[in-house]
Amino acid sequence: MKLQDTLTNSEKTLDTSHKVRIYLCGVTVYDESHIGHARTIIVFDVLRRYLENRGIEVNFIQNFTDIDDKIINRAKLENVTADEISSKYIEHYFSDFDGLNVKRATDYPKATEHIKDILDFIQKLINKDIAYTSKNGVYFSVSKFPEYGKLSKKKIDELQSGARIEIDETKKDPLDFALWKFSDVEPTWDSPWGKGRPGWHIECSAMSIKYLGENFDIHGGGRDLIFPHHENEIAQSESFVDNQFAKIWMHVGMVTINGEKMSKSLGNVKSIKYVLDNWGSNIIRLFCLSGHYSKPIDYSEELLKENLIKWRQAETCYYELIHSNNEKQSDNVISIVKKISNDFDEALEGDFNTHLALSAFFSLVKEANRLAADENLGINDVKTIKPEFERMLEILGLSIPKISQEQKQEIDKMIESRERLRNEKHFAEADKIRASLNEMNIELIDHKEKTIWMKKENIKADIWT
RNA sequence: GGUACUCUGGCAGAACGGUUAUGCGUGGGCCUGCAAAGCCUAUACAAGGGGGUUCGACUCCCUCGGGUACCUCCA
Repeated sequence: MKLQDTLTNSEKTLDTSHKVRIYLCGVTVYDESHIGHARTIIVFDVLRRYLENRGIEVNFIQNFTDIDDKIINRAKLENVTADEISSKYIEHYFSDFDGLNVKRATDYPKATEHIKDILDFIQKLINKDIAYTSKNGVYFSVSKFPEYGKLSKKKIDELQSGARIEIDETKKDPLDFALWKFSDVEPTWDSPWGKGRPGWHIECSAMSIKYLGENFDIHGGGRDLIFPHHENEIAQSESFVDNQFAKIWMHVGMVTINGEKMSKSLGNVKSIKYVLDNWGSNIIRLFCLSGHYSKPIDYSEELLKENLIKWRQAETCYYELIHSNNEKQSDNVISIVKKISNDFDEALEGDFNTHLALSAFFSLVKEANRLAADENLGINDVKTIKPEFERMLEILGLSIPKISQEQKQEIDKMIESRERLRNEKHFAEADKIRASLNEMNIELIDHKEKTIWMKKENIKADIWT
């Protein structure tokens, strides 16, 4: 598989001959997660699902940054402890992302549970004379890492002249960043240099190397993390291990809202809770995968609506597949499905082009629906199409809502009565039954020889769009 | 101001130095008791502006312009 690497600005081949090790920078847990977080995490979720589907083992680590100024400030504001804030938002994180059908990572290490590793990490940097202690904390000396700026393509002297850097006289160089911050404000931990807490970037370096070892396969996150977060991680980590930190740097583009930046000051932040509530996980996932991961995507109701229409087609396809009962068989279904399946895989192999993979998925949907429309979808074709359809659903993380056996029987009974009434030309009565099924979100599809039903996913936004 | 990314038809979005992308939308049709769903079919002077390289550029180069992100809060 080829992936765009931010560091070398070129496509790199992912080595899948062994277990693939991925580290994804997760969230700082001080507030609700939003659609931007969702996109990044869904992209990595699908990457992981795809690799696993190919039989490749994946060690997928995603951290929680649970100690940070923002958490402390929030705690102060709400008059609770930092731990209460982070625990609360970790809980919300899981409810949001379970709702989005994101598979749980192999592990979710937390900064506060790895203080020892962080301290060891810092000590080694001090020993190597790459970090130093000053009045306010322990700092990484950027001048000791000549390659600083290589990820973000920034020049050190240009950064130094940047007007927005606040001059801190206690640092040797304005670019030096904190590994450890001295503080008396709880929570704090003891360290050989003084009581305090870790700086922002150090936890990812310490935890990724601890869980994945040196030179792991993919390090990812949102584009906005390239600088300073990932730049600093590289500086720390490569000073620490004297080896390449990560093989491929994979960055996911931002989500804009109607062309504007999503920000609290603009009041246009779309929380996962909100989008999930209105659109459901399938539509959100389709939306998040509708563009190439490295490019920005724009959130708009119009685009979500487009994905809703597509999702309805996929639902129809599913119910056509499970209700097929005729013996007909079309000649070239096997070769068509094989080609579509290939297209799907090739799209993902080639820089993880989820948009192209989606078009392959929808051409499979179309193929099945076309056969069904012509009354030609036989059970032998279903044997070919359904496993592939389900494989794609699994990789994309899409799911058809389940329906109980009792409900199925009830529906079948209602359809039977309606059939009887239709045969007797009591259409008004028959239509009443159809209407009451519609109210249960059951859609009837009248084929020539039989009537089948589908359970439409209940999507709030469907009504107001 | 600097750096990176980006600019394709009403919208979304690919590939490719020379061939219809595709999807949504829109028009028409099929199916139906009527619908719905689905299917079929038609539909686009498309390439941000201007130069250049080339037999030929959406694709390569230059330039101008727009957008987004980052420049120690950020997925």
